[in-house]
Amino acid sequence: MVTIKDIAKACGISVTQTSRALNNYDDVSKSTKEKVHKVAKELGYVKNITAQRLASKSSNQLAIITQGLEDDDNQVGTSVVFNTIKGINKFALSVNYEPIIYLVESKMDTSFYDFFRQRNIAGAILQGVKYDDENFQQLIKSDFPCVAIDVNIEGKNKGCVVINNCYYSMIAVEKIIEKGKKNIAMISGHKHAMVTIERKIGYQTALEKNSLKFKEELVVDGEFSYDIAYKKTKKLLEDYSEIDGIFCASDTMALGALKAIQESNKSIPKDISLFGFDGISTSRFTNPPLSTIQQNYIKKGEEAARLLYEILTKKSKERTIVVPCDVILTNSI
Amino acid sequence: MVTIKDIAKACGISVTQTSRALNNYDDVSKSTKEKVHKVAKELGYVKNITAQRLASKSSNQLAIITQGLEDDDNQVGTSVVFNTIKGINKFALSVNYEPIIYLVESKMDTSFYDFFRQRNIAGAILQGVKYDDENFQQLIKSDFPCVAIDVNIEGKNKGCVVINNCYYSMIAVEKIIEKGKKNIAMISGHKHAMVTIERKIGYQTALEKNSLKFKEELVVDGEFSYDIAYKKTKKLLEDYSEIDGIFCASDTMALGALKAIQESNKSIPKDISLFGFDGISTSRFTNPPLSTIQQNYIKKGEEAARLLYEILTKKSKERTIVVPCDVILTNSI
DNA sequence: CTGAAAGCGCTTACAG
DNA sequence: CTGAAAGCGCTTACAG
Repeated sequence: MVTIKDIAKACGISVTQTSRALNNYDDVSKSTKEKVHKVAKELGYVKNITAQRLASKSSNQLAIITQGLEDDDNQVGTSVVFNTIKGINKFALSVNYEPIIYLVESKMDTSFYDFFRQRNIAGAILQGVKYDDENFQQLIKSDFPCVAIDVNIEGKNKGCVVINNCYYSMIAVEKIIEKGKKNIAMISGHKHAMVTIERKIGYQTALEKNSLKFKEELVVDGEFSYDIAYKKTKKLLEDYSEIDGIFCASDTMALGALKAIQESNKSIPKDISLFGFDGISTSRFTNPPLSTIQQNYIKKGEEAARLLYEILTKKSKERTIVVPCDVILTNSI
Repeated sequence: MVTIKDIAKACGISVTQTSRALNNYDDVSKSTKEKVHKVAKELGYVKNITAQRLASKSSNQLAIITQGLEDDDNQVGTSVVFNTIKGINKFALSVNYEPIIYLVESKMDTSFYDFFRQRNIAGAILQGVKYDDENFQQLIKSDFPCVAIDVNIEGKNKGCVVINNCYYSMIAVEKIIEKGKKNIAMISGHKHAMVTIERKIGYQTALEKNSLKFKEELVVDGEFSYDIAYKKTKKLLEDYSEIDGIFCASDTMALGALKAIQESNKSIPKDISLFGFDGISTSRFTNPPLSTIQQNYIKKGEEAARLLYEILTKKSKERTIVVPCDVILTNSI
């Protein structure tokens, strides 16, 4: 392995100057720099980043933690997490940060916090984490720089990127109401999820604004699962024949609802209007395509990375970024 | 930062023994080990993996290179690359290797080979790489341990994980023929892609086996793109009204073909049978759902990681692993 | 079972 | 603009 020492020897200069030249410091003469770069190339030098990291104690590494992958039974929602990652990746590379992606499927034996410190990771972006996870709690109680997606966190060096779930859910339900529907059910997600709570508030608000009665029994928990949403919708349609619209807290669940509706021999949108949330890629290819709230995942990823970068470089304090969504209307309502 | 030195001092022993105790070497007395672990915990010691890597010169890091992400215009195919990554991730973690995921969207300024050496990465798994990419060529000409997915590579420390494209394409086309169709077109992918060539051979073989004439004009290049496949199919249907079946070299393209067929007021499967390839998640939700060759991406990822691991640990020589697919038949044919 | 010492390949005050 | 030297936090022959 060719080291900086070999270059120094070949150039007849010190290791110190060699290091400075390779890193393009400006207190090195032009001639030295040129010589060093030339010799480095000739010798086939490849810098040892591990050594560099240890010596400089600096880190340009940024972790992406992705959890909750097992929730997506039909994997139709992978585009969601993947696009977020792509957005993070894009911004990180543009500022010369190295994104390290961790897909957490089962319990980790090391806590996030220790894991990051072991590797000298500068900051982390968290996606799909369960709010009450102790690992997550330890992290957000620390000073470790973190940006969370879709969950509000506060504290030193913390930031978040969210969407306005209440608002867009309200819009979605109002769009159904505009079609003349009066008995609108909701397939919601895990009870404890922040996102679920907010989307349910939007649903409720829309009903109230339009003088429609909110009925708790018309809201069922589909657990963000295709299969569960399918079963729950089927039951719902059997029990309450008056239902003429369904708002789902995710597209994945809307796909399950779609199947249930079709099997009940009801037609969309005549008998039942169906509205999803998220804008996963599959939603454009169903029959009919789904009306949905299209999230801009790449943008969310980019914003998360930008915010983390700003926190790390002290360009900005911790804050919350709200990314807008698009309302997609199809003949599913 | 608490270091090994602090622990040594607190325990009244040498740094050497402390290191050995922390790593559970067996030439350390039980009492020393216990003491060291206890003190480490008390002091809140977190090992510095960067230092460990530099000192030991060993690496348990395995790179996952994913290219070609920009090909998927509707992102319906993200489940493909993501599931492969999940499979790799799963196996790697099970043998205590750390998978480092690199999403390559644009040109990298460093070659793969140098990039890996800079970071002391043990081996790499390549997915979606273009065979004629010079970066890729440099890598496979080196001794660097690599496993490629969907492309055959040979050489020292090389391996690959593939599927039998010819065979399954032949099966697909024969299934269409069994339905009595006689004028079967093909939407193929990039001309130079290995996968395209093999799938086309399968198509051709099926025709010949069934005494149907192969017509070059019925094979068009959809470039693995939804939009292009849509346009090409539309044109194809206008130009050759006799077409009664279409085999697509990918599901993403089949989705485009589906749209074109529907817009031509032809019915599936009566007028035209449609068969895809890959088994992306969206294909189950179209109307009708797509007949397709379902790849097991998670399995491919796992096998790739296992093979790389075996090459790295000298448990196995370089070789090719063929992963089977499932034939999914729906009323699209 | 234990420890002193060299070393991994860099960076960075410090002094000139 | 340059260099000698200490140091980053570990590991590992080697000698006992």
